Amino acid sequence: MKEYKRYTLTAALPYANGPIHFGHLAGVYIPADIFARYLRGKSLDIIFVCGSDEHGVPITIKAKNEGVSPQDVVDKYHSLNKESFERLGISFDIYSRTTSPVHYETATEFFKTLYNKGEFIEKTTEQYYDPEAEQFLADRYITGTCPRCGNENAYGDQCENCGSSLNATDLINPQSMISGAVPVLKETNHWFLPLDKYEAFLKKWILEDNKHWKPNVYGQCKSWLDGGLQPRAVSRDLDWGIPVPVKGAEGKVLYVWFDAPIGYISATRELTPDWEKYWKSEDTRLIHFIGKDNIVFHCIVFPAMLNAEGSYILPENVPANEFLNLEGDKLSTSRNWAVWLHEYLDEFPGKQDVLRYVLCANAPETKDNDFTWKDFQARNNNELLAIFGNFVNRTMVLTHKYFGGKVPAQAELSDFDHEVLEQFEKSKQAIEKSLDTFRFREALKEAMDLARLGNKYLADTEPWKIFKTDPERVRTILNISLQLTANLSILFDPFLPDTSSRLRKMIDLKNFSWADGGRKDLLEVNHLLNQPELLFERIEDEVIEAQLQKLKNNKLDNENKALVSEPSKSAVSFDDFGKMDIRVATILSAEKVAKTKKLMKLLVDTGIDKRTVVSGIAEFFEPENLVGQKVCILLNLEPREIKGIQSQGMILLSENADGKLFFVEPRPEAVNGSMVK
RNA sequence: GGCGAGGUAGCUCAGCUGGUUAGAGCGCAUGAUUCAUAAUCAUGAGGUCGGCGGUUCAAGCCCGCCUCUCGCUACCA
Repeated sequence: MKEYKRYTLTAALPYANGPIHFGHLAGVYIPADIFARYLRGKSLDIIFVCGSDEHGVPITIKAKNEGVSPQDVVDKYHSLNKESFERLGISFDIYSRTTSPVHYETATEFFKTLYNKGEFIEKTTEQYYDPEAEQFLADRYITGTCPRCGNENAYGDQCENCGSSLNATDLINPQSMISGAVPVLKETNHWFLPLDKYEAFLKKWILEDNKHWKPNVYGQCKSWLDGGLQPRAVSRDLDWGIPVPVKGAEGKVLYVWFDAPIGYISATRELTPDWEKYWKSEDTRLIHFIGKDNIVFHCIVFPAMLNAEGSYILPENVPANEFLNLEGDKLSTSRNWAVWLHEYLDEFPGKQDVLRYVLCANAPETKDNDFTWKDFQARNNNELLAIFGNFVNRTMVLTHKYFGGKVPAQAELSDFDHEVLEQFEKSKQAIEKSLDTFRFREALKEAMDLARLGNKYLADTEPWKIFKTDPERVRTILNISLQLTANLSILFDPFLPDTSSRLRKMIDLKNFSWADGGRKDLLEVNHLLNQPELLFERIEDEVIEAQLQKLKNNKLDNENKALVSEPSKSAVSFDDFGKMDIRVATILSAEKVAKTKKLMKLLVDTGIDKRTVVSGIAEFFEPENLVGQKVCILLNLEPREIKGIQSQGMILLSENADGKLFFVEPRPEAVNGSMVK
């Protein structure tokens, strides 16, 4: 590999509309921090930057819902998350935020550079505008009736009832959420980054020059590149964000995806006046730690921006992780199905390293993984405590018991002694090899295996049995056990910084660095050890039960919420109702529409004719079970072509909270063609 | 449906460019041990490597088809 003089590590900027949960940690912050600590331990020139991502529409909506200002929202979560990271021992050199003045300056300059180079294209489009509030409306700020399912409380970007994604202009009876006014379409112009223009460059850079990226990252990029890239708007009509620094762009701000990654650069500027060498020097290795949801931004969009700007380096690697599930279910902030970091830190004081250990050992490096509290307990009790903590304690207790806490001298060494001593360096190298390739789970296991060897060493040499007959031998054994202990305090340091530091205090080891790992003489003869204390404590079943109960309660709350029915729609006249021609009909034949997941092509006998209807029911019904099914059909709905098939009418179905569909089924005696009224 | 990633012991995962009886940790069983937070150490049971077919002297690994999970995407009158 190329020789690098310095490292710039970034961890995804957490969005400041909520707290950090375990998924963020396992996927991004714990691996990033381990890597940062490891490199620092090697005395390399590194910076590790992060910060809060504080712009964008979701924050303005949250603020509105809570009756506070967007600044209040981001202030709250910025300080909560900053503090949580610190308590967990995430060693950012700086944790900044995208509302900082430096960031405004950086992002503005960045935009201006691209603007002046003519890298943007300008387009005029029609968007909804609230005449009362005198502002353009983000899609999320518009409600109306969903054209698909008739839900009256659909948002401009998505209907939460039927799950379909919408354009605000699709909504029937649109309404501004700000003033309640009926929005009007108004022309507005925006700047776009023509990603398609950088396609050739990106293809070469990723597909040819970066074959070493992780398969999930590489594959995802390939998929996007093969699909073709589209110009992406870099500005929005919004009052929360960084103003577009162009004349005549009043009321427009930089789109959050554009300003957020620049936050890495701003954070670096804030950190050091020497920031440029970390971003513009070819001998700097830039690494982005992110989750898989962020791959496209960090591998395609941001590099395109950096490339267009011209003076920046590109990431050398983007070791994105997959997702962490919780007790078998996907994490969900809105459903409150998550374990929140700040709550964990409060409920498990002093156990930040346990969390670091468990989430690293079970990190979703190659595929989605599951976090369970039972596994958390098992890893604490059977690995941290039983293997690591126990070995250290045995060694310490024996040394105090036999030699008053002073490091005894080695005498003649057996083959096994040599073997154990040699293993120090081997373990260190194995850990390095794994960390260098972002295999954090494997690296951690290597470290734990050294503690394992320690236990085996004691079990095989049995110093407690031979102390009376052969104290010389016991001196050797404990000296080696102590050297091993000292190595553990160094090799575990990137993973478990708090534990390692407590361990070093216990054995009074100072002035160490990663380079000292592997040494066989870390503790001098007669060096006085402090009193042993336990590194880990057992986690009892009750504690785990309590956590599971807490999750169960969350789930129950959610289910109760889901049972709430939609409020009734506004009144319609009898005439309006009478316009609808709903009839009894029978399905004559059914087949799945090729190349779709949900669509079923139905031939129905309506009593007056036989017609074709396309319906989105294929996920719930088998074609053979549909023949003979009596249904209600809306006959006079305007025909529409779907996947090349003319659909003439709509079958009426009811939908449960979980999305399951049921036919509105007439009695068997009802004949085809009879009116439903 | 398209694209991407995955499907290996009860659980969580390794298996690099195809090469002898497929590995680890946890869990389980048996034995040893008592310095240690009922911790440790040894041994063992347990796998048609998602399914079928193909290439090859040889396939968990390569190719084709199918199937399941996750993500992106299309479709929902």
